[in-house]
Amino acid sequence: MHEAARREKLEKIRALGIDPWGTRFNDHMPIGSVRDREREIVTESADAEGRSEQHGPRVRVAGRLVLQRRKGKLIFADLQDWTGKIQLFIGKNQVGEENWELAQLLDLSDIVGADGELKKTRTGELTIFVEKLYFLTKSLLPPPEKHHGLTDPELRQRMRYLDLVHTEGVTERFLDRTRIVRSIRRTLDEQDFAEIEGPTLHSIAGGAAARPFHTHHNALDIPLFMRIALELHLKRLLVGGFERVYELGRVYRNEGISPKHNPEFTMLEVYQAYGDYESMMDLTEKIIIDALGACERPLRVQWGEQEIDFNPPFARRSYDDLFAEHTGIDPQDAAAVAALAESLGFETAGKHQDVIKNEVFEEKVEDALQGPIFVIDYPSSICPLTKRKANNPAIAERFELFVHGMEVANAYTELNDPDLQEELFLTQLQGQKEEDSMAKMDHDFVRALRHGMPPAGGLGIGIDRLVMLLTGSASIRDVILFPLLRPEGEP
RNA sequence: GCCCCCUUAGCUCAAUUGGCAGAGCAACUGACUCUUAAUCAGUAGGUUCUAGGUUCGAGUCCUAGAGGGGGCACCA
Repeated sequence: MHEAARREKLEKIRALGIDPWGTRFNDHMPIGSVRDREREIVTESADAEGRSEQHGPRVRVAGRLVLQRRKGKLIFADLQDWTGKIQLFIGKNQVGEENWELAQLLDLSDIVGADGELKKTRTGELTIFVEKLYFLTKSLLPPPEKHHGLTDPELRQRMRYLDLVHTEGVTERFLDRTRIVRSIRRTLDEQDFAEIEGPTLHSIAGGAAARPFHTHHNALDIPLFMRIALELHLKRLLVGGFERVYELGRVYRNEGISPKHNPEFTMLEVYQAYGDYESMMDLTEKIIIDALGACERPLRVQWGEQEIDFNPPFARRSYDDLFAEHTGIDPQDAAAVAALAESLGFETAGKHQDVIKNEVFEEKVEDALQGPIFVIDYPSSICPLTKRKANNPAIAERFELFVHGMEVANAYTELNDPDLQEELFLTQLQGQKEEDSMAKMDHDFVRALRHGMPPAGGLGIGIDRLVMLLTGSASIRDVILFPLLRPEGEP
């Protein structure tokens, strides 16, 4: 029935000869910029009656009506665009009959444009004193409650459009995401990395340990997988002579949903020929620091109760040192590690000792890493795509960046020995199903390595998690505009 | 997939031990030319998530289901 009243007004707007769905509207200024022009308002000296006269710049704005205070022959309305809000003053005697008639048909959430003079009211509120109103779009449904807004998390995610309009800070948070992504591209582009677009439909879903989404191509009648990582195609490009290359794009993993996981998310992967994991650590720091700068945030970020200090260089600690420190057990003592794993309730039978060790690491160490901290030098048997240390093949040249217990980046010196790579693809990690292993045989990838891939460093960053950290968001759903939800039932 | 919690008007929320389903905002009618969540007077607004069950009587208790949140599991 709310809609019926709005539809009646829509017809009355038509009757005035105005299209209720609006037209092109030129030359309006962002409301944020209009607010910056406050200082152009000049107050003339007081007249004989002791009243002073204001003159301000003439401005044109457009946006959504989010609040209305009608007071007889006066209307105060708050107009909002994506840069902010400003008050409109519409006075019957000031705007004339036609504008006033139109103003009687305005509902909350309608989209309008206005020309007027920027001045201040008696109470000092920066206000556009409207001279001409433009009706741009009717809203047929009522907005959420004006004070509380939308608070139901389900409604906020399902109707993100309303969340953006009515929840404080949401638009700004997503604009920060845009700024972060733009900054990452700029940082890489400035260092002559080439952005490419790899395939998202893979016949072998490799490059990570994750369950893929299955799909099918009709004309070829073949099964396909949505990609779970960007890695293997980017490394093919290293073979092809792309010396600095990256992709920033969506990957899909058929796994559970949590405050840190969405089934589709955005990954950055960067590969640099003739680099190694040390060069990737420097690059990771620069990407993060530049991104914070792009959002005009300090290097110390508030995250919940805690503060994260992104001042470089980030701490760098070896996997084994951290393991010993947080468990009190010698990481080389396989029996003691296995005993600890058993006591934590992990199945150890038939598993490689490094797999067992890593389960303990994930349980006892990762959550405790407030960071930012680079964990370096992983056991090589859990790193099938990583180059081993020259003087110690049991250790892989890999790091993961942890912040607030969350893995944000993962990088390594890339394995480019085709024979070792093929062997690692063939010898599945003990105790792991093929589906769960990173080592999925990809003959074409091995063939590419045989043609010669230069030594290289490679880096992956989970963009959604990075945005969470940089914007102080507790859930990944706060930084993904349209997170996966079950379909809405028939109303 | 498992466990716990939530679902009442468009929105935000009440409803005692099982006893007439309510308020604020939004809407509608009216008053008001400097308001600030404007104010004041009045009107209207309900499949209490769905389907069963217990009961003289269910928003409330029981069973099943749906959607959401949190946790666990899964998970570079």
